[in-house]
Amino acid sequence: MDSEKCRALVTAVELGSMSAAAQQLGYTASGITRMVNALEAELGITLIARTSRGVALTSDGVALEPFLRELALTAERARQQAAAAKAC
Amino acid sequence: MDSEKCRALVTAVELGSMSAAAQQLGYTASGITRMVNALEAELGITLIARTSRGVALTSDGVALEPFLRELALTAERARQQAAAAKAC
DNA sequence: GCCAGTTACGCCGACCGTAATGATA
DNA sequence: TATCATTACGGTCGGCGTAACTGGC
Repeated sequence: MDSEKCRALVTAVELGSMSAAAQQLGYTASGITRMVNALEAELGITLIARTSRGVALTSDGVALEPFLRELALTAERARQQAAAAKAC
Repeated sequence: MDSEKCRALVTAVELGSMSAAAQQLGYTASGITRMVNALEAELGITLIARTSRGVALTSDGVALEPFLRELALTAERARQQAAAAKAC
């Protein structure tokens, strides 16, 4: 499971939009769509409901969102720790 | 950051050997080596010291190991949560 | 028509096993 | 020489942007 995909999903949910998440994370909307699709395929469940006005979590997505957010945060903390270690 | 790479590193450290981790995780030693290399490259620091008798954490590795372990565990928990959601 | 998401296409890079190589005891 | 790690090689798969497409307002 890739932390970047988790970050993509969390950001899309927070902003309510794939496009907005793409802009914020430096991807295209196409890329974000595929990241979320890949995450859903890996887990075997649908995480977000797509509408023409944006995206929202499904009930399954609500249950998993804390784990995915935690995973993205842990990756970020690991990177910061690595940067600190490198500075020493 | 890929949770599978974190699991590879944690397992290699626990078993003290890339080959043993490979056998346990269903990879070849070559694959484990590259996973660990990729993780180190992504973080920009060396995580484990290689000897001909096996592997051991560097001091940087000791500092980061909890994060990588937590990341792998969180991914595992997410998968279990997804499986539970699918069963409902 | 506009805006959001999706998909086809093509390129490039990542991944992994096999097999050969290096290093150490 | 036996064992562990690494690397070159080849095939395959995945990721990403661009551009074309679909659906709802």
